[in-house]
Amino acid sequence: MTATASLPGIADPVYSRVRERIRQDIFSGYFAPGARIPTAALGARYGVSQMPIREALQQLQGEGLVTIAPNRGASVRRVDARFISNIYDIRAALEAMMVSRAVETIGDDGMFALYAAERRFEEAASRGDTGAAVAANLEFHDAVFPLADNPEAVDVIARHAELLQSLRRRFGYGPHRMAAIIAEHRQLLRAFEQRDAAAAALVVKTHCEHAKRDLVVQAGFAAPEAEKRA
Amino acid sequence: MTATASLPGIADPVYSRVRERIRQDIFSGYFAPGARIPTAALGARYGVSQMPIREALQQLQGEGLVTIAPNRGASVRRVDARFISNIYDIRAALEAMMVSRAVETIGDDGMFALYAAERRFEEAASRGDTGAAVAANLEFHDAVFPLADNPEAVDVIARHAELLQSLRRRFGYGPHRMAAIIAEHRQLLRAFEQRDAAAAALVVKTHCEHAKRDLVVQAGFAAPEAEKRA
DNA sequence: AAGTGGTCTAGACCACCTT
DNA sequence: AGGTGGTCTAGACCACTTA
Repeated sequence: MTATASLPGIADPVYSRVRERIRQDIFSGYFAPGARIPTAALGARYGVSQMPIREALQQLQGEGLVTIAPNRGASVRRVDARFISNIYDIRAALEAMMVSRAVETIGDDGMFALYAAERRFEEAASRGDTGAAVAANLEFHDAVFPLADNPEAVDVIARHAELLQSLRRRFGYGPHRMAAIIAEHRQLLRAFEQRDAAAAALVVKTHCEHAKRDLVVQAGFAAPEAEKRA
Repeated sequence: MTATASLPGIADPVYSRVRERIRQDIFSGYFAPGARIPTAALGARYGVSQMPIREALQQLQGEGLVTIAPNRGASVRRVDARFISNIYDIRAALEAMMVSRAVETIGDDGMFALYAAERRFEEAASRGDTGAAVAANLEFHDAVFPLADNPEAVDVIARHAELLQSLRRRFGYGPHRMAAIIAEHRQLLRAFEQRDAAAAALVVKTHCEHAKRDLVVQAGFAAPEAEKRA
């Protein structure tokens, strides 16, 4: 028996570690959206050959994080208001579907996890700790989605949400968004308590719609004129 | 200017052509679901080195067609009843979302394309030509989805639908399915005529639900006991 | 007309499975 | 222990873009 731990990630193939490294470099802003990702430079930066880097990039293309053009290589996926809108529309549709299922299958332990995540989110929000709030928000969602028993849908959301999360980390939430999120989460909790699948689905859809608008504004793709348009 | 045609696919890189070749070999049944895909054998079969094959496989993994395990290589994605169900649930959610949009944006030309595709589908169905029916069915969907102006959602559906299409080609439709599809399509056309987004969304959801059940039965994952269960 | 950078090949390395 | 097959490296090739 070897001494290598069973922990994943430390003994993974090079292309796998490189993939995570590139992902990190994209999220940290080292590679900005739209920027080329030259394999030779990455080979020097990471200390490996070009082929595992190419493989990592192919995988990241599958996740939608980068785009690859024949004979022109990889670039970080460009994000604009339309892309953000489309991704949030996908999330709204899938999360509504999953929440409807989760309402019917959730048990006491699931409800407990939901309450705990929500409490952590509200604490982070009251401290103004955006990083902790984003984390707790993810935790909240991660407590709901597995209950729908549709890992493929969870995967689709996770892949597309990555770019949005990096934007969220960079730009944060709008001034009134935190309070709105708390209110919307509590609405969702109430729908769960009452086992009201339709209400939960509706809450999630409006939740995503509001999150979309807030992120578009925060990322600077649109003026906040919609706040008081009447 | 070169003499190379602007047609894509003929002058693409090797990994791109290999990717389509593998896709073909999966759909044709040369690689059955769950089967290993050895790179060395493919190198001999396609006459290329192993690396472009690896890249093609990484891309196909991104599409969900194959799975890659570290140090164990690629295998064709295994499909079971639960996977089929999950994919159809994703399709139902996304297609309902997109159809709701399409109802609001469709014009006369779009309606014309819809009628034409439906007519071709019904002709193929009356001839009992399953292959032409599958093609016309795709055509019908392709006439609707672009109207939603959400290429990311179209992409998600297309990627996941590929495996289902191959199953459909292999196993065909159930005895009463053709007539039901025609009825459901006509319901959808009526919803489009009346610009009723909610009705269209509902039709699409039940359409996907029925298609799911039929495919699960046709693929041999479940007995057709649900036909008369009351 | 070089130069840049993506793409491909051949072979060596190494992890895992079989005898 | 040996074999099978996935993984990685170094270098050559070639498409596209600079001047």
